[in-house]
Amino acid sequence: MVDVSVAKSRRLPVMGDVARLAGVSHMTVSRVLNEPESVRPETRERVLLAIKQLGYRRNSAARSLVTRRSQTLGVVCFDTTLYGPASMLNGIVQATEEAGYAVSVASLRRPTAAAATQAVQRLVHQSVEGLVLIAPQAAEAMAFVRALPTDIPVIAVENALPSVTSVSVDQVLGARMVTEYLLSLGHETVHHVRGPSDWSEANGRVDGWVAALEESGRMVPRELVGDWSAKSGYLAGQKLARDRRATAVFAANDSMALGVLRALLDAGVRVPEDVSVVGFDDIPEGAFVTPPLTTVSQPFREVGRRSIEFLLGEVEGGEAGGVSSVIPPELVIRNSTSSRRP
Amino acid sequence: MVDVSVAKSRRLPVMGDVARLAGVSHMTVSRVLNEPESVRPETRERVLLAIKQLGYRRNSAARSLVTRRSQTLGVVCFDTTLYGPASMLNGIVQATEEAGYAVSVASLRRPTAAAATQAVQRLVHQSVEGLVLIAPQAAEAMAFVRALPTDIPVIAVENALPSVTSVSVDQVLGARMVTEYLLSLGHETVHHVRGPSDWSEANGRVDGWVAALEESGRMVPRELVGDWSAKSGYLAGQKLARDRRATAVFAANDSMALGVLRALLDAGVRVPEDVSVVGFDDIPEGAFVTPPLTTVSQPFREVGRRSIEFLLGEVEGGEAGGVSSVIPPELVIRNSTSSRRP
DNA sequence: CATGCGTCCGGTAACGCTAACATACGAACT
DNA sequence: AGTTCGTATGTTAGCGTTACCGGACGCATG
Repeated sequence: MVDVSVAKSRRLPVMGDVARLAGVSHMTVSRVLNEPESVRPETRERVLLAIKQLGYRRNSAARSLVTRRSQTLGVVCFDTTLYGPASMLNGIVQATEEAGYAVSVASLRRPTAAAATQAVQRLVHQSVEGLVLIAPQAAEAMAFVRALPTDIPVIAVENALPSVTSVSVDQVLGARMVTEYLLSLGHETVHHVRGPSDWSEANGRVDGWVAALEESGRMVPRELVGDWSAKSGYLAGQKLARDRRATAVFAANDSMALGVLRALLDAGVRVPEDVSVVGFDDIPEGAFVTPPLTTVSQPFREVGRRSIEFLLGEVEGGEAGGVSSVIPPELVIRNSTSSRRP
Repeated sequence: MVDVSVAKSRRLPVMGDVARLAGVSHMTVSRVLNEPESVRPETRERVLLAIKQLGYRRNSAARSLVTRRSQTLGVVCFDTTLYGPASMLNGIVQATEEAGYAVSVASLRRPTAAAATQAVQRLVHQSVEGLVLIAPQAAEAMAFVRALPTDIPVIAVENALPSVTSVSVDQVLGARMVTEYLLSLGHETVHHVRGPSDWSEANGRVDGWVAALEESGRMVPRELVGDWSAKSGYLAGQKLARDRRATAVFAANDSMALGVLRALLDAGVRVPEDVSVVGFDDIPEGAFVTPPLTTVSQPFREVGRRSIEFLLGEVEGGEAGGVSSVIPPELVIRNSTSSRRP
């Protein structure tokens, strides 16, 4: 007689146990799991029932050992408490799950080459099938490229690396839209508080701002440099408050814009009556500060979706990448901006 | 003669290849990797050299198949664009990496029982060795408990589940500190804009607030309900602005506090001169809004560190959990609060 | 009635690694 | 000198799954 008892043994059930209970071979169990249509409905039901009875679950290690696939993607990210990166990570994770892959995350404590290399190595060791880099710093980008394994597909988000497929929001366009909008309100020129020069997003926003000003033949003021933090924005705002000719300020992200706002208000400058201020990112709080912040909204979810689509294309199709995809952002006009009064 | 050539074959090198090149058996290679001190230094060097030459990497699937360990922890989280959860996730990921484990993330799109169950299943399928639940909603908590596999250790962050080890910030204490501080400034009582009732953090903050008021024998005003968003804070703020007796407001997070702030200012109420406002979380922007926000700072990194410590204790030691650890937060006083003027 | 073919299922051999036991060898003991 | 022991390495047998091939059976065809 076949032993059908749900053994008290601590051992987890394996395919063989299911097979015995269902009165088939373990191969049939495997087939039920992998290509159900290839087994007779009646048999299939018996197997499915046995699986349920035993609480059987396929051993993923054994499976990936023989298939040579881990069904896992790796994500490398830096500071995920910033709104932008957090949203991006979220978008990536959700898109990956939808595609039926697991996602393994490696977080960099500090943006150094050593940390980046180590993170990539760690993920490769976990035999991820593809790598997503949420790496906005150009310096890091270089480090990544050096550490990159040539044999697994990589996609860069928000940072175009040489010869790496990338998906990003059009920072240049976003900055143009802001600048052109401010000019259209009658401002002579637009001042800019930029992000750190090793972040490609910061550079893209500078480029768009400069381009828009030059195309309109405006003076390009000296840019102020921040580090994305509200504090650095505050410092920049203090300088701007002293400059009577600064009537429009474009800060490279919302946090800095809030800092600028506060510095101006502290200095007795009214926003938007005296000076218009625009941010970038569209953080949720932006609509509820005083005054509500005009900003640029980025389609993070779409970026995540498209990244994973491309990456899995390479993983599954084997086609080499190199394509870059750029998604347009959207200008969100609120009350921190107004027409220049003569 | 032994074949030592770095074969052109697409096949990745395996232990046997390294062994052949180093002139040892594959077991010696395994030992060099797992217990280096047990092999003679001279032999070890030869093996290490061969590994480097071939670019060999151990196959993690094969390894975990035989060791029955995946060296992976699973994290279930909900909305990681909120500052609190994002910080928590970050703390968890970093602590996990430091412990030499990989971290697999499952994100819930919506906080439903079905989504929660599915996420846990997915992670269990990936054979994670332990589970971290960043699940602040009580409703979800219940769903989790039902879906929980009994055979792998689980730790809950920021939410005490029955019979599950948990680590959290002392929300009750934080709320007490805020309330007592406001009372000490001379306010008759403190109004509260609470978070959603299915979030345990929201309830903890309500409890602390009520306790502090009752101990001082103060009237407990009817609480207003928000959903963590600045918008809901704004709505609450509009109501509070109409209530002349409301001189101190404690919002359950910073985003709502910003909303309250803005509603009050829009209604011509001065902060902090007429009304004091306090938030919770200490978002980075809090120091740079107008006026800078008094709030409560939570030690997210410490929570992450301690969670992983506990979880790995269970994973590796096999000891059952059930212990709960509570970490005190810190009151950060800025300028959105001032003494009640008679 | 033999043959061919399609459908369904089983047997066996990997996949790359580690656990457990086996062996060789020199040093240290009686 | 023979025995014992410890150290360094090798041999073998799985871990649980899927790939691959082959066999049994039913049905249609010559």
